[in-house]
Amino acid sequence: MDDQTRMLGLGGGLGALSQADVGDPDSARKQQALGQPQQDIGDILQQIMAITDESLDEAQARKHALNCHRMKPALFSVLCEIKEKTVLSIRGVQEEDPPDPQIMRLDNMLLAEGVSGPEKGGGSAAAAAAAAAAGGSPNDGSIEHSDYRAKLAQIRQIYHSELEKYEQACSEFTTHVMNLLREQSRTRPISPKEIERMVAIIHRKFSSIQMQLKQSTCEAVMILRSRFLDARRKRRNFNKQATEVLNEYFYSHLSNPYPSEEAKEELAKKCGITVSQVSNWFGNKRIRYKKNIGKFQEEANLYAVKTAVDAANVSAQASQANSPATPNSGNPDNYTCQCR
DNA sequence: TAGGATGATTGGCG
DNA sequence: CGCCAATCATCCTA
Repeated sequence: MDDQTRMLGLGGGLGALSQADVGDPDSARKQQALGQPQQDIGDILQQIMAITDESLDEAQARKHALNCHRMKPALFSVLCEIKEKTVLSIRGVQEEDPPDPQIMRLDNMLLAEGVSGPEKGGGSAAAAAAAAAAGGSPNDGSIEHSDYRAKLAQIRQIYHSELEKYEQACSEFTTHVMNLLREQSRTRPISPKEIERMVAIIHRKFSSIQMQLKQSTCEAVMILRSRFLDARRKRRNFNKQATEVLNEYFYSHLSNPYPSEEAKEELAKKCGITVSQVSNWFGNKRIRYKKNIGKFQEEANLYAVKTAVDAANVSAQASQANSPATPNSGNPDNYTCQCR
């Protein structure tokens, strides 16, 4: 009860005000009623009810008068008593509920997709991973990647602006209600705890709206992602030069067609593809070669000649004066023996 | 347009 | 984690 009295600023002085100060047109009647508490309270209540029929100015004046009425503390304590009884029954019903698992899930999802949380240098991990795997030609991959990023950024922006709007509306509404309650606490008993509870109720309401926003944002990201992932499967054959480079390496290392990480990087650079694409290519090539060596015989011979000629050219350039190099001399992995 | 070629994905294994 | 094997999805050509 202490805080209520504090809130009211009732530090005395109510009794010091005369009816004349109040400027009440019914003062004469009330004057008669002084000393009769029951009638006084009835009077006050009547005046409270009458406030709704009055103009704003009149109502303000009446409110002030009521606040200063000498019977105010008595009425207030009665209200407090009534409230105490009713509030007790309410208490315990509204427990502090744990954080909503649904909203937590959505939060995690948005965070993982890079929609919420700190802006990562140009997009989500998902985008980066998808871009790395985005195959075909590197050009198309980058276009899809930037497309994805742009769309994700758009979603992100909308999400944040909407979230901001909600938060602003929530805080505005909360402040408004708090002010209203504080104002009302002058005439009826409202504890800070109750204000807190009211604020919590408002926040719960707003968080349910926020959940809807998060849900629809998640849906948007999922749709975008599925579209992007579908597009990822749209492959393009590597260009001729890239295939040639890969085949050259493959057939010149036929006894051990497993390029090291460095070799893969080198090949990727040469072909303008990613390292994982190089790995895919070698994986596919090894298995398909093994399955049907006969079918690849011609191709193998072709690249054998090619590498032999290249090697010959290199050695000829290196030492023109020396004896000419024999075919395949520069190639430690002579595939021809493998193919028979 | 059918069917082969080819790049990517997936699940299992060591 | 890298690789294999099977499979998918798309491209390409006759």
